[in-house]
Amino acid sequence: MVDISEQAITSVCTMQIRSAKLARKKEIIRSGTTVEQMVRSIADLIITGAMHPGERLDEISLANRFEVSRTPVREALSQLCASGLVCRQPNKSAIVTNVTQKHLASMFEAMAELEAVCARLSAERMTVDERRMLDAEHTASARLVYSRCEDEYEAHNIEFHTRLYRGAHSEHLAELANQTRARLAPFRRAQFRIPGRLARSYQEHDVVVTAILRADGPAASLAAYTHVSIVSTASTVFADTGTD
Amino acid sequence: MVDISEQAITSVCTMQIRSAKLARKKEIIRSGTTVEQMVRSIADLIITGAMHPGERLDEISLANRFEVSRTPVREALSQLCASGLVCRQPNKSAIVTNVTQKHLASMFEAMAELEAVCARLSAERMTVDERRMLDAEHTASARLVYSRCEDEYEAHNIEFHTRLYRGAHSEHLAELANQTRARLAPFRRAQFRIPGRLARSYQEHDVVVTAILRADGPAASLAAYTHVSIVSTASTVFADTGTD
DNA sequence: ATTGGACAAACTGCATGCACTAATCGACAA
DNA sequence: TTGTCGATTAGTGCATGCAGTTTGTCCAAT
Repeated sequence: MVDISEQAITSVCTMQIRSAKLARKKEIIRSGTTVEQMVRSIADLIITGAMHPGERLDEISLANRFEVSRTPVREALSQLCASGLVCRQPNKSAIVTNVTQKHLASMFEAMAELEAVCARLSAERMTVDERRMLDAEHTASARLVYSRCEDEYEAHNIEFHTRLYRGAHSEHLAELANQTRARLAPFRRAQFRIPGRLARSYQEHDVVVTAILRADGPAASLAAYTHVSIVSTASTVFADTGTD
Repeated sequence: MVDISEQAITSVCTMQIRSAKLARKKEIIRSGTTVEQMVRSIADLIITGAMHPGERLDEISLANRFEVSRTPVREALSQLCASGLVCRQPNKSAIVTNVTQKHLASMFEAMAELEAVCARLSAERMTVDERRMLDAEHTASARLVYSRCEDEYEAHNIEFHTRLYRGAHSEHLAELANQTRARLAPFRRAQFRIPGRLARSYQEHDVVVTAILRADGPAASLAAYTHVSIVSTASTVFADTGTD
């Protein structure tokens, strides 16, 4: 089963890259895109579970699969290594990083702490405009809950959290939060498919927003921490059944 | 003036790489070291101020300077980009990242928040052994203060903070802390040369340790936050005069 | 049967070359 | 004089080739 899906996904990715190459070869190459696409494709292979932790990512095979040379493959692997999805050792093949349940838990914990800090600082520091925008976005997303638009809500969700990070007015903190968030993405992907999760997510957001609008730092902090913790348990359930 | 120092440093780095290459060419190549050395060398160029923010890092010049081909240079730049020291855009030269005073402040703030979280969790979670080791190390470092051993104390200081990160028993949190710490290293380098800083650092550590041994999370958190904040102001003073 | 070593195949690390992009400079026109 | 439009040069992105290393396999010796 794994092999089949792997091949299927591989061919899909190859097609994407290939068509992109053909289409843009004489148009808007805007190069660098090749590597970027490869990063996404390989990341998807890992995220979707087509490649298992510990599996070798040898450069030649990947180069053949994606119909590019080894150079961009190497660069892509470098970036994936930096982002933590794969591991590299000198003179050895890159391998898909093992994410133990324990490590996953620690990532969610770090995420919760980061969001808590961001929420607190947001409550203290957001400008009037930022508060208004946060509130507006949040209110606007209510209808997505009732119409069960998981994908749209997901987009809104990202926007919401990004506003939280920016609102702390601490560039580096936002960077750490975004980075951790990206690294958790694979394990959080399907959380909104849990029945009722959408509505509860909205309610949790509501508590955070209310606290921030009141400039109540501690309350915002606690609400954000709780929110992420719930996402954590909701997601690890999926991680268990989905990837293992 | 810039050009002179740049050339001087360049030749030094080139020599390092060159001699390394010659020495290891037939011995213990342990490859991957080439790129790693380049990363350090270029990072040093940036950290020491030999290259100014916004300055171009063109691959060919670097390849010539270090007497290697462009391939490892590109990989080194990739890694430096991932670590945040340089920025890259498609089809443009990599440039030294601008670290504004504001961004620097945000990094220190993030560091303070991270350490605060780690200290709190350490107070709550450290095993008996970890507490004992932390205390022992801290107590042992007292004599370094009186004998004014800045370098040794610096080494101890790193060990102390690393124990704090590990003590939180959250792998990813420790990773974030270490990463941020590494990124701040250039700006914190000379803090212990401020008269009396050593003794005060020890006292601040003492407050943290005491709180952790008492399993008093909030106190540990506050103490760690305060400690980093003080380091921040002590260091930015140097950043102002040293790098600008 | 098991273990040790040697050989072979596969793969990584780096160098070099080519195609395409971007930027700078000069020329021409307004 | 200035603004705009080519052309040339410098530099990036990717492909390919070679050297060195690792790993897997096979044979021999214990």
